Amino acid sequence: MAALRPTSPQRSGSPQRPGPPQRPAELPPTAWAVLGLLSFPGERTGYELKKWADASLRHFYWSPAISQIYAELRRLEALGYASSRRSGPEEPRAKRSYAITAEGRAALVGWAGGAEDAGPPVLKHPLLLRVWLGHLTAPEHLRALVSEHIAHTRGELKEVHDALARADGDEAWTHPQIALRWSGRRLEAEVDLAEAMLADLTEMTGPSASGQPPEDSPTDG
Amino acid sequence: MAALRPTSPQRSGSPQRPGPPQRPAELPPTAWAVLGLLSFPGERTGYELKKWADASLRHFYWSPAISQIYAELRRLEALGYASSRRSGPEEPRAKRSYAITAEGRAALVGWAGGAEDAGPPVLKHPLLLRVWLGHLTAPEHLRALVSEHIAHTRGELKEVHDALARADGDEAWTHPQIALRWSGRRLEAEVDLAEAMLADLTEMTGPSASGQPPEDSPTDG
DNA sequence: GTGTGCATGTAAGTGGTTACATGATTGA
DNA sequence: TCAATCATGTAACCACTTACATGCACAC
Repeated sequence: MAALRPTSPQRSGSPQRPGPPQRPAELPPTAWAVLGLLSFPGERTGYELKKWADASLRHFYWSPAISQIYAELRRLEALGYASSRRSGPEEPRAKRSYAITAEGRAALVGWAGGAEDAGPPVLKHPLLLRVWLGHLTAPEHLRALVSEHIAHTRGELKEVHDALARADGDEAWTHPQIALRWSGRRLEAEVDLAEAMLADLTEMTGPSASGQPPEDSPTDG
Repeated sequence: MAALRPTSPQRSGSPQRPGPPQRPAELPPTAWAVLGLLSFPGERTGYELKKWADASLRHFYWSPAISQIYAELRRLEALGYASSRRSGPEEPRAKRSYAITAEGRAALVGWAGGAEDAGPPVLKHPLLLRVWLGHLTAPEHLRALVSEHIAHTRGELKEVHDALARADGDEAWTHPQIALRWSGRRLEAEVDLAEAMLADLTEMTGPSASGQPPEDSPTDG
């Protein structure tokens, strides 16, 4: 439910040795995202990173497996892009906290400022696949699925609105806030889109069956 | 550029033996999507399937590698969900055409009518990740990336509009048409969303740098 | 004859998942 | 005392990709 900020303590990073000089490595997007999470001030554990990602990046980018986060953190540290610190005995719980290094920040800035646009958005919408294959489904069932989707999306929208209200006016976290606004508007659009599709469905396929593809003999396969 | 219909010949499927009785297998979504492609009348090759998917499913679901398509077709045939036919010598080019079987159709209908909603939509939007990480980028560069995205999306939108215009009034392919309409509206919303974000970016981060996260000492990592 | 499109595949790699295993701390 | 949360990882698996290899048909 936390939205913009991580809930971790605002400790300052550990001092670190420069690390071996490497040109900005080719990394999968997930690694950059994890490094991006670390680029905000403070150090944090893999577990915290996961929660934070689920509350923010999930709405427009990804929701990684926790095991994946740990794997990326290890890789980032091996590259010298992050440094880690074991909690001392003064802390109640044993854990490992990560912070970005100067090298990591430089590499990340290089990636973020890169000319290539990091690829087009990818959308995988199972509901639309079902609609596309609507001739296989009872029309009422299809409409019920769309309605469920609308209800679910409204729920997500409420979460984002709440997060936005909580974060309003926090000038320090401008960019996450802009991304969250986009997510809110996007979810509103998703609702509108589904409602328009529902209207199309009612209008074009009628209350009962219709819209079957032509000459699809039932014995043909 | 073909949109609703495949361009393949409308041949009727080959006769086939019932195949071993198996309960509807657990299949990855890609397999169902390929089987769904085959659920429209006519038989077609893997190559044709790939082109068709790129022209339709790509807008809301997926754009698979051609090698993946061939692999799924083999799996589907092994399951008895599809049957294939080698082209005879009368045809100019050697190829293998696939058709859905009765068993495959039954399994697909079971999947499509299933209670589970096949999972929530997944969105992976690299541009938003960049915006979220906007404190690492020069504001003008960020805005340029968003503008590029708008231009690119308008291009996609034109494709969909054209396809829609070509397909208008074709009552036989109602559901693919509804999905395509959704895609068109979605792309329009994507443009609106990006324009709103551009306004936010201009308003909240100013023409030059600002919106840095707090106390992020450059030596801290 | 040369390039483009049609057509089919194999091999290797990887990004990412689920399931599993472990244990400490916190709060009801 | 019992469940939930915090916290970290390993092992196995798999969906999917890229690169590669092959060859025919057709238009220029």
